[in-house]
Amino acid sequence: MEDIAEALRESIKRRETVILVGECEIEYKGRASSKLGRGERIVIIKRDGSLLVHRPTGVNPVNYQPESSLVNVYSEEDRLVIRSLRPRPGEELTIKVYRILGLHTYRIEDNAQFEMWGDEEDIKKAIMVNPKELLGEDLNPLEEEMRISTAGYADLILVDSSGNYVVVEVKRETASVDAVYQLKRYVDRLRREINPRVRGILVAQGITRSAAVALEKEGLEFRRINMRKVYEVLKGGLTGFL
Amino acid sequence: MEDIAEALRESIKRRETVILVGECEIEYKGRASSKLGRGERIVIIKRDGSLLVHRPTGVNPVNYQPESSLVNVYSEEDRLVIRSLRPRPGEELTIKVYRILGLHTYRIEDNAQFEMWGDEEDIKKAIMVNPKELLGEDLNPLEEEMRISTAGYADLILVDSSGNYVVVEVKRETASVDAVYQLKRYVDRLRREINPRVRGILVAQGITRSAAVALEKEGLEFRRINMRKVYEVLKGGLTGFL
DNA sequence: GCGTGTATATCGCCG
DNA sequence: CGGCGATGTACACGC
Repeated sequence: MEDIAEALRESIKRRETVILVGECEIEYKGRASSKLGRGERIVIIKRDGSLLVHRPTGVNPVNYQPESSLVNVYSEEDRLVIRSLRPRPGEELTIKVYRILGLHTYRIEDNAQFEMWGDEEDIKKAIMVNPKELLGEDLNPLEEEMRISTAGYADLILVDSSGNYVVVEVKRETASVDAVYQLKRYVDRLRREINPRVRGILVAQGITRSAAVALEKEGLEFRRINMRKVYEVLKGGLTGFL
Repeated sequence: MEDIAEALRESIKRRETVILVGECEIEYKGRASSKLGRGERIVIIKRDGSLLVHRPTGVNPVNYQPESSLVNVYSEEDRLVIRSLRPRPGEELTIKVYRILGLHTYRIEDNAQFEMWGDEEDIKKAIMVNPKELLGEDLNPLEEEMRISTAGYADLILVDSSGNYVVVEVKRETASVDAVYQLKRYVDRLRREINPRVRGILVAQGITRSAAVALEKEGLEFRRINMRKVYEVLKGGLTGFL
């Protein structure tokens, strides 16, 4: 095993991507603790120190360490030991490898940019560009991510045609009861500290039953968002400015 | 490429774990949309249909599909196409592979049980077993996960020596302002609907500055939890951790 | 299946 | 670095 340990150390030093498949036992100690008995898994060590252990099923790793962890490899009584230390918070992952089924190292390059569309940020942008189209009402955009003293941060602040402040809380998919009370917190605080004329609108693609009940009781409003309109407004908004 | 596509289809049919390293281009359409240009990545396909695409750095996959997705492989103009379809919500991931650096398939077995200690559930259990030791006060455990009409679910309900209901909200690490208002919601509702004699205690390893301010203002209490004490109280059912 | 809440969540932003 | 909120969150559990 020592020759394999040495080869692994070399690969890691050269900042290669290491893929090891084998029978192992795993222990984790840190913010929590975990133990996993013997079984066959895939271990991936990346050049930034991130480490993943994958079982034969499931999209999530059973154990892991994030980037900037320091990995150490050595042999011990006919087994290979991989130990990863994360400095802060202090966390330690130990993998004891009893049998190696495969060991692959790669020098891979990937400089492409990852582009995503359709997140909450896009919904907020579209509302601020064209409130009438997205919320069906003429509103004047005022501010984004406004700090409401100790209550948190309101997504959007606008002003309606009667001069009321309108606090908008955006959720990408289904708004839950939590979102209602988050919005209520901002509305209450603004009414008390700035101006009693404040409305609250929850914007999402859907709303749960209990959230709808709570919203009604608290005198807040809901607007269903149409992702196609978000897309069209952002596309049109770009060409409109150019 | 067609021979490789055929080999891959065979591996997937045999429910093997597939690890492919190569230069590819990725597109995702579903709840949101994403695009990733050419670059070298690791693609893992598991027997339950879960699929991962990892870049050379970072602990999280750049693209993925969870279990129960259906994967399809075919060749097209000298390139390999891997397409994964997730039925609900309807999501589609397409990987166009232009150059294969490595292709490894494994039949791995892993039946070990994963045991973890130190999550929020453990803190709650310890409090209910020995409130005096964990919270420094004689309390009588009453209920867990109690539904508070439409407000949500209170973690723990106990009764103090004066007969007051005590609502306990537990956070594993640092309690934020959100946790304070969550607790307040339960306390307010219980006072209004059941009995005005209700206290609220927030339990965590720490609390943020603004959460402490909000807590004070709302007349709620904070108790710092000691994970070592949690362990001591539960130790009967735990061996080998810590 | 929907609703609710946790996670070694991780990640990104901002002060 | 702490604090706060989003995530294609995933995942488990309850109804």
